[in-house]
Amino acid sequence: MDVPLPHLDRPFDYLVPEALDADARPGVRVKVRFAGQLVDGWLLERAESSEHPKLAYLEKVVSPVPVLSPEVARLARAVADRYAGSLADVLRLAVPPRHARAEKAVTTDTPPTDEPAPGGTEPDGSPADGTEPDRSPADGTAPADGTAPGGVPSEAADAGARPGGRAEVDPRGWRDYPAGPALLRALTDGRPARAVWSALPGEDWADRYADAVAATVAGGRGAVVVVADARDLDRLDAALTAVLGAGRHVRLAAADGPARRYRAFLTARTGGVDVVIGTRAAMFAPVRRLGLVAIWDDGDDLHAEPRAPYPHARDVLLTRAQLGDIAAVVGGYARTAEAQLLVETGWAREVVADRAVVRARTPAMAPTGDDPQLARDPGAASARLPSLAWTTARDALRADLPVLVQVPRRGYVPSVACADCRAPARCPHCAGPLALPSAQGTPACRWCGRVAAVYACPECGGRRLRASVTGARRTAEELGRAFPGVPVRTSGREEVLATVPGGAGLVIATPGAEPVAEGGYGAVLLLDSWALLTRADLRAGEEALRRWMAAAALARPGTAGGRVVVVADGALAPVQALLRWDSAWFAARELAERRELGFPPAVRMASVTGAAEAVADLLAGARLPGDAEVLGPVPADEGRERMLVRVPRSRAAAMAEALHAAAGQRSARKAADPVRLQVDPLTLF
DNA sequence: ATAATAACGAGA
DNA sequence: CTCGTTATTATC
Repeated sequence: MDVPLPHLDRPFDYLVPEALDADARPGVRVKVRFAGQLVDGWLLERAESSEHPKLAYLEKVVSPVPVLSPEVARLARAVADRYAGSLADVLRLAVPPRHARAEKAVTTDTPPTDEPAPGGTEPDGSPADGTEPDRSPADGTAPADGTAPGGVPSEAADAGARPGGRAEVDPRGWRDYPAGPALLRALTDGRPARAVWSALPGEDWADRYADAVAATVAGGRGAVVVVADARDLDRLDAALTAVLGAGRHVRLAAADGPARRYRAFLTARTGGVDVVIGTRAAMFAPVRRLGLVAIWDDGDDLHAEPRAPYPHARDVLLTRAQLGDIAAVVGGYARTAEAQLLVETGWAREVVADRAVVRARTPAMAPTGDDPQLARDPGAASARLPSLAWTTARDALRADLPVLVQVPRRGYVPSVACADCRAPARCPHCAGPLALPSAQGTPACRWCGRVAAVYACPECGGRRLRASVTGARRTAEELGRAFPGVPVRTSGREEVLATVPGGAGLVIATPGAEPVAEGGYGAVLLLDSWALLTRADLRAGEEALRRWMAAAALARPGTAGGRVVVVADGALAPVQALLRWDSAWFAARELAERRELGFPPAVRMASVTGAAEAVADLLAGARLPGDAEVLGPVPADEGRERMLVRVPRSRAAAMAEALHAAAGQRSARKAADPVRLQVDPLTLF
């Protein structure tokens, strides 16, 4: 039933009139009379009989196309359960709005098929929690054919026979990673390998993913790959076209417009292609004989769906892999704490290069040291450029190589800091971060809202504050003056460049918008880094490292003259991880810290946001597991408040169920003020 | 939203 | 005990 009310989150039985019998197949959209009115719904299954005494008739089959495949239906239910949400909410995300013209174009011949994916498709009798991707591999789904934990075959195990007659995919692109070629073979053999891949700097990740998809297709299975934004999608699209040829895959992205999106969706659903790539809209894409799900850069917050029940693409894909004996690859230059958990629990295996290879590929990196006072070089017209950064850029430009300068987006870090010692300014009352609501405003606390009219730095006594970040445009102007005669390009919010030519030139980019340079950058400067690190966020360190690595990955190797300068204290852990190109180390550290503090992903958390009474009412009615902790309240925006519920991971399903049920009780008695439930919200404070 | 159903209390 | 009214609950 396509109503979002949590207390109606269950199937309802209807009679199928004779006239609709042929069209009324599982997976079609239907209209039914419900509580007196016509509502949309999904036909989930046909049955001979019903427990219900008096049934109404199905009113209409909206379209005979069974857009909801059994696999996706099951996935959607699992995702709804995980996120304390309703099936209807998830299906809204999973199946794009119908577009009649596109439907007519696609469904002229090929009818959809519902053959199950090879391998065990039953959830193997696991408890209700069985879809948790982070459970140990001892859940019965791990293959037993000499495969190592995590499903990636060991070098010894895969030396044996190949199934004859299969097209081999060239594994050379993956040879820098000892477990790489074995991963590709597992994909071709249809084994559910699970990998956490840490890409080398300079790696063409899109080509590697194209290899992995091709290996899967060579084994007769399909693939779904999710990336964060349109630029990454274009890159992957091109790489796949090069490897598979045109017409073997579709792209699925909300940004492509409703008609194209629905067309791509239907092409996949009807078996026209076996490979779907896209942004998070593609995470539910129906693919025949799905054999691989993959995500690139899972730390990018664009992977978090902003609509209820707020599922994260990584978790949806992992759930999908778990439910269907499907291989999974979680890749990025930087590793998230969530990916690290997969490795540490043995659910997935890491695919990383040896240290020697890492050293050979990494650009020469240097921190500018602890002094943020920005030593003024006589040649640098800009007070923002420390001298090391300036000389590094100058040398690269002299060698006729491009220089990338990464600058945090304006407004991304709205916090303020002491103008003298740069210590982040904190609220005198609650120690929350101070922020400037507008350029000329008075700083106010983001947590308690108090205005900090008079401020004295607890570190140095300074009374002046400065905004922590300058925008890309101003930086571009300043740098243009610092290097007269050098072409300056900017890539950011309004205009994102995909590539830049190889010669001398300055490229100012905000994180995520860094263009790829032909031949690689001679120098990459990471400015204002300390501002990223002092952000009042649980993920500040992880996020800073992710952004730095994404930019540094575009530099040439040190052996080819590539250099990276990060304007930060070299003793800080994220900076250390960058210098050594070791995000696995940082992720392990991060995860250990989250365990200690009791933060996700070490535990499962849910946030309950709404008017104070509504939040209290919901929590009072929730039969939470005994070991659940309730924290808060934390003030949220618009006078609402936010409570956090924390449980061990083993209680995650019980917590979600309890919260969903409590929301159901509230909606059943028509409680007016809405409460927002979020499981593992991206930001906690 | 609306109808059924249960709960409740006043008057016979 | 019955009827009328109101709160509660289910909605195929």
